[in-house]
Amino acid sequence: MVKFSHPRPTDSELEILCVLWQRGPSTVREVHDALIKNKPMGYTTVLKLMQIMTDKSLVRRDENQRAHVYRARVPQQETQQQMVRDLLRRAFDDSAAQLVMQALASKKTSPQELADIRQLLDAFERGEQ
Amino acid sequence: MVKFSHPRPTDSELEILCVLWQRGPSTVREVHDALIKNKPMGYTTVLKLMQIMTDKSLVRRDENQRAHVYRARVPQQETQQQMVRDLLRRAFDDSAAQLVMQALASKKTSPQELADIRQLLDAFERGEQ
DNA sequence: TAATGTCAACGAAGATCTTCGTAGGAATTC
DNA sequence: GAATTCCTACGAAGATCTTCGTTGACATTA
Repeated sequence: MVKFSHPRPTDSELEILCVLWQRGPSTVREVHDALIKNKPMGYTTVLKLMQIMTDKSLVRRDENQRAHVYRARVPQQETQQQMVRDLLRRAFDDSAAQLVMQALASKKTSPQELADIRQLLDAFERGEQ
Repeated sequence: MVKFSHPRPTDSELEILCVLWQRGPSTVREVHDALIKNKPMGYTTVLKLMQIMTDKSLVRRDENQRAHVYRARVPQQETQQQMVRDLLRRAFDDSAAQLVMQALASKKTSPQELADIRQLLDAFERGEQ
């Protein structure tokens, strides 16, 4: 079964997508190797998840090699945007300012990062939307 | 069973918390009335969820009245911060700047809101750094 | 070529989340 | 006071998510 709209990825799916975004097209083995650096999980667990993600069209599978090669089918930015939009709607009543405030408060934000954000605002106000 | 650390609230739990934050202490009936304005759901569904949330210590229940009165046990800001922190870690490699960028890009942000965010940055750089 | 290792497929179990029906008790209404 | 309404408690079903064992095919190695 194939879905055409993407609900937000689950925690596990997102972890796998992150690996694919970072590494580029990868086999299950490679994704598994990357994931177990953070937390232990079985090979077939990752395999099964990636098979499910194929059904959901979150990834695309190239079956030309014996070890199938998977690649993310949704760009990282698009997924990030979707997740932020979702969080804005569900928890912040769509107030970006509120979200930014909590983002700044939620962790030590470096001066460098603050400067980056300022630049973003500048660019955004100039109309680069 | 009572948990002492709060994993992020589920979608349904968050909807209920939002009502409690907005209305203050409320009965199941009141929460249900508020929720069905957005989507249809049975009364006992809300009741059950709020009972579970009591077990999880997400809400506190006052049983003095026949219709028990529930109140949020976690402040809104704290929950928002937790959710942002969670999103930062899971999807943004802890980069607040990246998150802000996607927040701005993910929806039409009003000039007013941009100004608000600027003020936040000012306050943040002056004060709590 | 026999043994070993690697792979995808599949099924199923367990966890969590969501939903609601039913039961039984208390309050209100007729 | 009988009928109705409103409440909580409880159980259970269905959906989704996570996890892993087993199987059989294919490849590599001894």
